[in-house]
Amino acid sequence: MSIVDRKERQRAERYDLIVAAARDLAEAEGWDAVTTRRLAGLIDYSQPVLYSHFKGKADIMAAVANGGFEELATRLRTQTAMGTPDVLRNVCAAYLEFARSQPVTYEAMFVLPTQIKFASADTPIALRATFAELLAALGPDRPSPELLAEVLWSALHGMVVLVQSERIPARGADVRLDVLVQSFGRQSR
Amino acid sequence: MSIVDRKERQRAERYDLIVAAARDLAEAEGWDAVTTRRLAGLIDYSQPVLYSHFKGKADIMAAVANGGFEELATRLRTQTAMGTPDVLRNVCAAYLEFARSQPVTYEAMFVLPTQIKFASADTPIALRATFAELLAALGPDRPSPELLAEVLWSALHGMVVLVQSERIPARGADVRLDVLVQSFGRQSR
DNA sequence: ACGCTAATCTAGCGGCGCTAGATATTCTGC
DNA sequence: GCAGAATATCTAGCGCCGCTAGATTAGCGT
Repeated sequence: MSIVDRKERQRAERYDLIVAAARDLAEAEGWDAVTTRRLAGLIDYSQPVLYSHFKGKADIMAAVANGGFEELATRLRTQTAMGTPDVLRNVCAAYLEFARSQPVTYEAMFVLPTQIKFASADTPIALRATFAELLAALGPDRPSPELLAEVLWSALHGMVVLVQSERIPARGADVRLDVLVQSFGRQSR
Repeated sequence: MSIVDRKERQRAERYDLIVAAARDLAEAEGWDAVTTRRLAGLIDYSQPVLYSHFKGKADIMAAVANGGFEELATRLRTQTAMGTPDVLRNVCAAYLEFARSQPVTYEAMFVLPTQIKFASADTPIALRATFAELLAALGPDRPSPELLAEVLWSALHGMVVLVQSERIPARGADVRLDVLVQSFGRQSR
């Protein structure tokens, strides 16, 4: 079976190569610059090879997004695991930092049209985990915790995209984070 | 001068016709369906005519967005003008309702790449007005009011786009609004 | 009525996502 | 070792996109 194994391994490597090339090119020049022709050129294969791995360009972007879900969940978990009193602030900061450091991956995850199901039966585990971290960061004994987490997520997401699209100035991002955390923190101060 | 006048008037009418056709087609089938060829067909002119009015497709979308800024500002102003005690909630509700009723106009305004300057010297008046209404709805004597308004806007925007892209369920929108208003309202309750 | 300008159209460029059919490569059985 | 089958890959092309140059038409002033 070792020949078949090797083939499968090589295929998997090429799969990863494509996803990495797509992510890197997107981070460098934006998703519009990621065309199937350029991508094929980067991996030294012809266009149709891409379609033996992926259903289409959207599928490649979804693969990049999935990698992002993993990393984001990990980053957030690191913060909640620390268990410091200002978990909420740290988790929010980690979310914003992820978006800042990998804007186009973030875009693939949360902005561009996607067929990835959210809050559904076949939602990627990492994506569920991300939401769970937000939920946890808000602390126990909250009224309608899911909805609260959704609103928190909305605020974080809004800040990310409005700053990225230069509709809100980048300046003041840290103060906005303070404001947000104050608003969503327990009001028993 | 009346001949020139008539020509200018007809040109202006055709301009409006194009913008309306673009908006209607987008509302019906999404922005991807708005191609210069289809648009030209809808107004019974050939493609190049579009380019005598607009620099390109992005410019047409910007025109649709500008119309949206006017309407949104008007809608929000109506709420603040009423001066009821729960202005904040009403303004937020009006914002969400605008986005719900004209999703693709909203998309052109706040999601798609734009060359419209926000918070700049040549920001459209209606856009400034919109932000001013949010600011006013939060009430006086707030610490860092601009930043607070930016965070509120972020939360509203996040809710809009995450629901529209089906990343957050449409269900519970009203409760989320309650949560948001509670969080951003004066905590002197 | 006619020449000229301005308005409009026809036709086409390069690039896009994607795919059918041809070609090259690798494996299998003798 | 080698023919033929199966698989992997490529070449070439389809229909679409945004956009534009150059030909053509229409309508004005004289």
